[in-house]
Amino acid sequence: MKWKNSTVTIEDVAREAGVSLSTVSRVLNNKPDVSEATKTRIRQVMERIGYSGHRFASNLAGGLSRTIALFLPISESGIRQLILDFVLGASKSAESYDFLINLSTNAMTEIEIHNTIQNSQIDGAILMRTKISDARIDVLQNIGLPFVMIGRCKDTAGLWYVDLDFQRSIEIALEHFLELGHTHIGFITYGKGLWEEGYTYVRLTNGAFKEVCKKSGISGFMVSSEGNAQAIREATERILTEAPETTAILTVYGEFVPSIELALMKHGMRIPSDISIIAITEDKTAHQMSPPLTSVTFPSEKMGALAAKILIERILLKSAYDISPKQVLINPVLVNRKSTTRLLVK
Amino acid sequence: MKWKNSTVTIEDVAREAGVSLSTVSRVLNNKPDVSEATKTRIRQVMERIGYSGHRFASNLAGGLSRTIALFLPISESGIRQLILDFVLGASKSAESYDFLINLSTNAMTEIEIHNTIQNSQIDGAILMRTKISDARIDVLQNIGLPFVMIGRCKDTAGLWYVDLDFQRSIEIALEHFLELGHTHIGFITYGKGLWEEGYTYVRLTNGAFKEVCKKSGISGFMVSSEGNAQAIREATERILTEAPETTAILTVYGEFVPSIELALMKHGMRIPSDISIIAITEDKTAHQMSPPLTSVTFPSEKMGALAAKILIERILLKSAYDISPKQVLINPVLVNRKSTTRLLVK
DNA sequence: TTGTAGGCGTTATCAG
DNA sequence: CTGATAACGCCTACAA
Repeated sequence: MKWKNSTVTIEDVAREAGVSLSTVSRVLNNKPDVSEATKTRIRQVMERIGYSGHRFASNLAGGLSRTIALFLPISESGIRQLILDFVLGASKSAESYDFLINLSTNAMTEIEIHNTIQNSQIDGAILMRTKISDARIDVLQNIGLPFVMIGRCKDTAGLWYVDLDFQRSIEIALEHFLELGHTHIGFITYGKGLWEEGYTYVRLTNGAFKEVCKKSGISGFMVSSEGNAQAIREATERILTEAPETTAILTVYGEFVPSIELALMKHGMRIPSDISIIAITEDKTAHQMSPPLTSVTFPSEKMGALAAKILIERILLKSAYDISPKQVLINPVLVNRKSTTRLLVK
Repeated sequence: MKWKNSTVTIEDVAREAGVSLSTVSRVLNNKPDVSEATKTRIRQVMERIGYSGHRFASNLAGGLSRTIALFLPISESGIRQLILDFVLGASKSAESYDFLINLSTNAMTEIEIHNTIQNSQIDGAILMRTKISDARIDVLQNIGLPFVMIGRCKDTAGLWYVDLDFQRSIEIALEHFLELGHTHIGFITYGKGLWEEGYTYVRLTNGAFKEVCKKSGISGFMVSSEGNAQAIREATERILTEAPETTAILTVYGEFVPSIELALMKHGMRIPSDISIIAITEDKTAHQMSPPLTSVTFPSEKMGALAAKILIERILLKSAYDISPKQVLINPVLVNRKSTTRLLVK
């Protein structure tokens, strides 16, 4: 198949439809004051001659660039699986609005962010890996660029975000354990150490765990681990040796489980007969484990998609500055599968 | 800190430096015919008043958009870890050239690709998840957009790519096993079944495995698996039950190993005392396993970066059409760690 | 309801 | 070596 090399412009559309440029532009931007008749006629022409717009020109002339930035700081640690889920979700969603995604992975000093925005011509941004106190937020607010966070910072007043209700996640997981009779519970959380609370969810999960344990008389043992196989095994080992009465383990990522299980097997322990496990993870992942994991839902791809969706819809509603911030806290649900069981009285 | 809201344009630079727009534009684009003196003066002014360019305007006027597309078709299967490595590598590299990355994850019919390119204003593209016969390639060639593949299609004449030399990877892995005395070798490869050879690397690895086995008198047992924990365990089970003499396993991804190990432990087998393992994987991953994996290097992040690098350098060299295609085949290296050992004669 | 003119920030083509 | 000037494709007043 051979493609015409020349771009189809609104001028072509206008000529073909027998109207002026501005009229075409109006229907393009859904402005009022265009008769239904011409509107449909123009749309048909666009369809026929294959008009597909030029976002750069549009943006130059004062319109939208239909492009959002995805700020994704790289770091060695970080759960790759989860990150890709967010990215793919956001990308898919953006495409459905005919928006483009600009991936930005640099370290980003304030000035760099400013320049990026200035010369990237973006309409908004998604912040990934949001930290409790995140320098990017001030900058974005100063510039006045609409943005939504995946995750949360400390003071979210006036900010937009999509996040999982991590406190609730911990609560329902522990409630489930309690119902099954487990009172000695290990918790493998994320981080280089328990003091590493740069991420809000780490602080929230750790805090919630401690709190629920205290309130419910659970004997909890918490250990931090990075995302690699070796670290997870060591974390599990620590639970087994330092809190040998443990009968249930809660962990923040389904992907950790094979490594956890490995450490357990070394001690001759099976899931769930000897030890029960709950993971906070994507259903898909939980489902594909063996045994299938009892899990608290963490719909990461959907969350990425949602972040893009609310951002773009905000951008599209240009009368924007009195929009109240949309803060989406995903309500976690426990799905009972095969990795947990009632504690047998010995 | 407060930022000026107005954009700094080349006009500002020109006025400030006491020259015309065109002169500024010339130094911006490294054109000849500008005296060293004015060149440095202009550069200083740009630095001082914080000029950072407007890629959209530049592109409109006939310059580069300094943006490349990253075509990443989503599918349920596919090793997320690996994919993110490619993406991050490419992104990092692009940023070092002041290029932007546009993520494109839709399914992409020919027309969609064409439209995407037309209205995205990109200078080039990286193709991820390249298939043996990949519809995107024809389209891109027709349009005349420079692109480089990560992976390979069938007929690579005239095409640019970055790929691992998978045949060699298999060879050196099996050679290593042979040296250690292993002659009954299992191979866990990727795919829904052995007939699923849509990806070149699957065909290459599977083919190479068969060939080397035949030539070297290895008794090989090959089994395909998708990337999830459950599937990998089942694949391992099959090897253990259907080819119980197996003393060594070769697999294409380090991330598979915890699940493989789990299946082995169920049969009371340890790595490496009972069974040796080699994975084709990123050094980092191999290093973080327990025991650290003997691996064939698969520098995925570096490959993504390299793809972006050669693409962008090609774009920057505008006298481009007599450039001979750059085809990079990464030479795999075996790194001996702790997951392989000499076969003891019983 | 529709058309006209000016401009967005940059590059390319000409003249000087 | 340097400076005007006309595009690039689109949007937004303002005019009709």
